[in-house]
Amino acid sequence: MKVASVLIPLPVAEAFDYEVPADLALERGDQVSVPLGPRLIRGIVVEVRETTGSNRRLKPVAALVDDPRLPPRTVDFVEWAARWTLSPPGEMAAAALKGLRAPRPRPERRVRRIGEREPGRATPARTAVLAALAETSMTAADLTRVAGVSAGVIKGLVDEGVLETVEITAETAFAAPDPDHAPATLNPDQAAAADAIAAATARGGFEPFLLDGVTGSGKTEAYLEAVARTLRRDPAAQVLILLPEIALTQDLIARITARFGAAPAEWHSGVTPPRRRRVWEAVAAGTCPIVVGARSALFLPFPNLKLIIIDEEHDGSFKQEDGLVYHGRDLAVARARIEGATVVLASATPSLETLWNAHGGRYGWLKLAARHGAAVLPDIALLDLRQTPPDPQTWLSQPLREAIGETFARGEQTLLFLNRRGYAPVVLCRACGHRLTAPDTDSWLVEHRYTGRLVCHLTGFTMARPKACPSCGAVDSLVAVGPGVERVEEEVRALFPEARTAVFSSDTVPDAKSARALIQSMVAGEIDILVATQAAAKGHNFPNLTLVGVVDADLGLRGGDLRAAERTFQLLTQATGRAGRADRPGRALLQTWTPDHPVLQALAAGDRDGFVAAELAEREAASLPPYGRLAALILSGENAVAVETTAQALAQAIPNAERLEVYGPADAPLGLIRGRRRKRLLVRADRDVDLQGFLRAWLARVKVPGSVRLTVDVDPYSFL
DNA sequence: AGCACGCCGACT
DNA sequence: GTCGGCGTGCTC
Repeated sequence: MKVASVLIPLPVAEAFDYEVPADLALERGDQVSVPLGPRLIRGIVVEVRETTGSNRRLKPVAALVDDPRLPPRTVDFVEWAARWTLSPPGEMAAAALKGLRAPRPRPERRVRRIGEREPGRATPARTAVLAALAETSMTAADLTRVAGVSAGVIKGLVDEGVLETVEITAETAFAAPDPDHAPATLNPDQAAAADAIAAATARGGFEPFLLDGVTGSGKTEAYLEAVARTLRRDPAAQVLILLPEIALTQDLIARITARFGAAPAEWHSGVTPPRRRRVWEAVAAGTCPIVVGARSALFLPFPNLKLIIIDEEHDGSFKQEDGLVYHGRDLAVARARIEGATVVLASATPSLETLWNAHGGRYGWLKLAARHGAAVLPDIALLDLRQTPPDPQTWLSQPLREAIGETFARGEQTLLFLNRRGYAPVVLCRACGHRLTAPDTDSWLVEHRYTGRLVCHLTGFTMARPKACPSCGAVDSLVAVGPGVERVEEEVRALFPEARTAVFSSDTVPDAKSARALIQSMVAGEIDILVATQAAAKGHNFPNLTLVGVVDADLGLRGGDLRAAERTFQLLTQATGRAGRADRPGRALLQTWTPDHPVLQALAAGDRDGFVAAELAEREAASLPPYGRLAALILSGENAVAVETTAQALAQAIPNAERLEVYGPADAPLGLIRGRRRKRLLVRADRDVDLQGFLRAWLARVKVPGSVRLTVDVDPYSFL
């Protein structure tokens, strides 16, 4: 008798075994329907073997599902990713089946002409029908609309034998990209990068690259040329381009369509289920050469993946933290290794890990210099707020105000950068000192003046601004503390009443369409001073922008987060990179209370290498990533006692291990969210320690009650 | 994830 | 005396 191990889309630790009926030939990757308790669910076969002992009675596989088999390497990847992230393998497998939610599209009944046959009598209605069907076929319903005739006319022609009805399944193939459709002219750096990448895809085998070039150096053209060469050599090759955010996909799809004369497939959470099914099936069939997608596209069933490109590889959005916890960039590199594919990590501000890999020779390093005529980096100067503090209740120092005034007087644009949404980040009571928070949550309520409400950015809770303090009842005692973008804009309007101002944040610009509209009006010169969060820091070039003011350059450096300095450096580099162009160099002014901070010194000197060397030295001294590895365990639950007890039980059960330490348990930085108490433990290990093995052994010793949720975050990015 | 089993309050 | 609340546990 044969037994199949099947991954079930449930949070269970292992595959379930089923008997294989004698008439069913199963293989790894097959999709099957299996009984689970009283119901049937879909699973993926990972192993078929001849049974040895007969220890327990197995239920039989119910049926082979009529959907394509997952390619073996896709299954390898799913299993590897589950082991790496300590996730239930079946849930990882479910991520690979996300495209199959919608039912298979039903074949359409269409009418078309039979040869050149003419109707016996040619009425105007009949002529219109035949004209509409000259080149194509369509459904009877469409035809009545297009030809403007009644259904009876069509039926008459079918009965007469002039038209016929056929069943057609919607086309699953995507238009083939033409590598020679509209090639870009590359500079020598770009050509060298494209050569190196295309040579790697031609050789085959796993090969990683860092594509390192400032904004405007033409990274996209370079990697699209590598895609073109790869497809020209091997038309069956498949390419995956990952982006950190859905908002960036439309622009890239437009560029790919222009370059290749055919639109790529698009994959992210915003794509409708029927469309997803179509993409999934085309990818599995190998008829879809280019996919542009968000991190979930990593789980598509590519049979012939030759090249993965991770654009904006430093972007924190690649880290998924709800449900499955994984880093899209790291898993993409792993998928490339499993597929034997080339992988390109592209960024103007690469992550420290990636730079470390490039420095160490583990990644090929492709450097692009700024193109002739492209923006030159602006002069960056630090404004020491200890010397020129802003007036009370204002946030722009005198030198920054003057710079804005001069820029405005010249008819040029200013971007004021502050990575804080809303009007004020904290509302407190002057009478009792109480800080307003969302109910059962430790996160402060943020005042939003545009909407007149207080908002919790963590839970989404909103309320009208109360008249009286909810804690002590004092009336009219609540004050807004600190600046958000709305408040800075208010200050700017008071200073420059004749200037046209706007705010760019996820509140004023909730979707891609309104973002494009605001960017358009900025480019068209309809805005003089734009106050923006990080939503505007990347990806856009404003030719008439010559001044970038960073309102609080210290913001990201507080809080002792491992990656605070790195993120601040990246964000400020991107933000200051918005200013200037060749004939009109811009400048960037960074307001800071700590001008001696190494990050700000490196920024002011334009010295990325210096910053990276200093930051890597600090990480090495502390054996932190990339020199060591981290994992976080987060316990949460409504029952605070149960959470505490479980945390203690975990602490008691730590296995002995060398070159590895466990910190905690401690209250998580946000110890209470929506009434759930949160505790965390942090593991640090040397690089060559089997961190996952340690975690597995540890967790096997502790029973976590159902009321407590345990999240394991291997290689954590956020420390909340 | 479903779905059952299992002990303590308001109803015919 | 029963119907039912959702806490706990299992599903090959």
